[in-house]
Amino acid sequence: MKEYIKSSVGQPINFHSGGQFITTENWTHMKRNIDIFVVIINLNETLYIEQDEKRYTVLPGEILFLVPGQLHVGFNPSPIGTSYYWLHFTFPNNYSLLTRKMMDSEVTSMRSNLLPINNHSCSTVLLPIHTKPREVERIHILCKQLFDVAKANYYNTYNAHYLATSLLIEISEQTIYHYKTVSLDTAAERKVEMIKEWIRIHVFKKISVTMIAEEFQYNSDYLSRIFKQATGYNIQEYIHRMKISKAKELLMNTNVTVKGIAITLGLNDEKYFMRLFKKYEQMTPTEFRKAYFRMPMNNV
DNA sequence: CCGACCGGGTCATCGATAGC
DNA sequence: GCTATCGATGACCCGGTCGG
Repeated sequence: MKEYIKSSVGQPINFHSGGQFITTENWTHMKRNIDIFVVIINLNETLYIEQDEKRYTVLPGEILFLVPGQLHVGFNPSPIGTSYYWLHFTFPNNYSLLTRKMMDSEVTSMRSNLLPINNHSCSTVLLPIHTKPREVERIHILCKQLFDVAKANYYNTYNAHYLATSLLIEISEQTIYHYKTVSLDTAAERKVEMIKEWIRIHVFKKISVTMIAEEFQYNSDYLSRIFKQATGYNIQEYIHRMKISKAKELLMNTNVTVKGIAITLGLNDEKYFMRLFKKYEQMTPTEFRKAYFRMPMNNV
């Protein structure tokens, strides 16, 4: 049984159409076999859709992907007031369907990347065919933005393609995060994953271990220990590496001054930032910028 | 504006230890 | 096994100063 879709979004997906569907009478999904992907983000009432001989009961707040080339049919009527967001799209590259077991190994290989490796880039999205996202509000906001832009008649039509791509990435990230969290063995490991996520989100703020300990209701000393035990890295070092990794991105892609970057990263002393950068990169921020700035452009 | 060096207060980490 | 605390120690952090 295939439960996940895997593809690359190194290029944006092709957004065809989308909107909000609201029923005005009892409604059953039509029987059809179409050649593009459909995402259904359910808002109200329950949907009953069969795909590839599997019956999905989609509750409010849940998402269902319909895969091209498969027969879809409603197997039960939904009442008046049923409503959902829908999107039609195709991937620019090949996609594959994964079983749960294949998904396990995908996520495991991602987990082996404990640290934010320099310029590490991943363009893969992993999308569950049927899921209940953790933060459905974020997905709703992206949908609204997308539909707003789609009907705005921009000259540049890629805005909608990129926003739709962004939506898939959001769903993918929530999936991976959830997957990692539930598949971990001990409560401590789960906690550490949450802490790493927290650090990732707050990388542009001033972060201290004490702060994280308060956030997660732990003794700061104890927190350091479980983090070290789970990842092999000091939590402080992890925070620093996260920040340095962001700093390198900014040095390469922007003209923001070293001081400006330090402030952006929540380090209000650029001298300290410089020292930290040198410790991890064996060169000063300016040297790094001179060495790498414009390199991507010259390759075009 | 950038980078190097210094001084000292603060904080994170480690080993040992203890209660649950 | 999980969590917290204590004391020691070294790393971190921040301000100042100076030279290019």
